[in-house]
Amino acid sequence: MNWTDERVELLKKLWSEGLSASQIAAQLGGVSRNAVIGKVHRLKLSGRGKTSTTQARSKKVNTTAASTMRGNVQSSGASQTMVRTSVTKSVGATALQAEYAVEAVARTVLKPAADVVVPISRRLSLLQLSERTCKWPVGDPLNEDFHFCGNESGDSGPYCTYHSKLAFQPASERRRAR
DNA sequence: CCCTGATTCGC
DNA sequence: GCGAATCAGG
Repeated sequence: MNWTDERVELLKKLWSEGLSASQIAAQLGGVSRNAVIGKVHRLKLSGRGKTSTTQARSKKVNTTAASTMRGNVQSSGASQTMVRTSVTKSVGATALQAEYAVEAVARTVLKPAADVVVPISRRLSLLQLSERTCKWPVGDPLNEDFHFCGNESGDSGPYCTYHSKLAFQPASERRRAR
């Protein structure tokens, strides 16, 4: 793969948004994180701008959680709604964590399944999966937003504890998994 | 062990 | 210019 204008543009964009080199490499495909880092340096983009107080952003969510939710309802029998913060993607190494911050809002429509813990997906791309990351697919493979759960899977299998349960459940009993 | 970016240096 | 190998660090 060579650095076409298009790929360079995407690189610049993602880098400025705070994604790590490995994640950008996964997005671009065909290149290693080292290649990305090398390119970033050659382009002299190393210093990602910001001096922002990145961290503080992910915590002001719960207040308006209900209104900003865009997450998804899920989990068998459970009646929880996951709210993914729509934190503005931006600068800083911690932006990603903020982006993935999740807020659980308790709701009771049906009987809550006390033992069901809704996982916080790390939303890894295919190339980011490793031996111990949950490989539960989320979304449409043909869609840009397609990703994998990515949570800790342990040595026991390909899925995290939560998705392991779903994986071995009759499809008819599954609800939306993410 | 997982991950991060930075640097070096042969190609 | 490119990126694998390596380094230093969390």
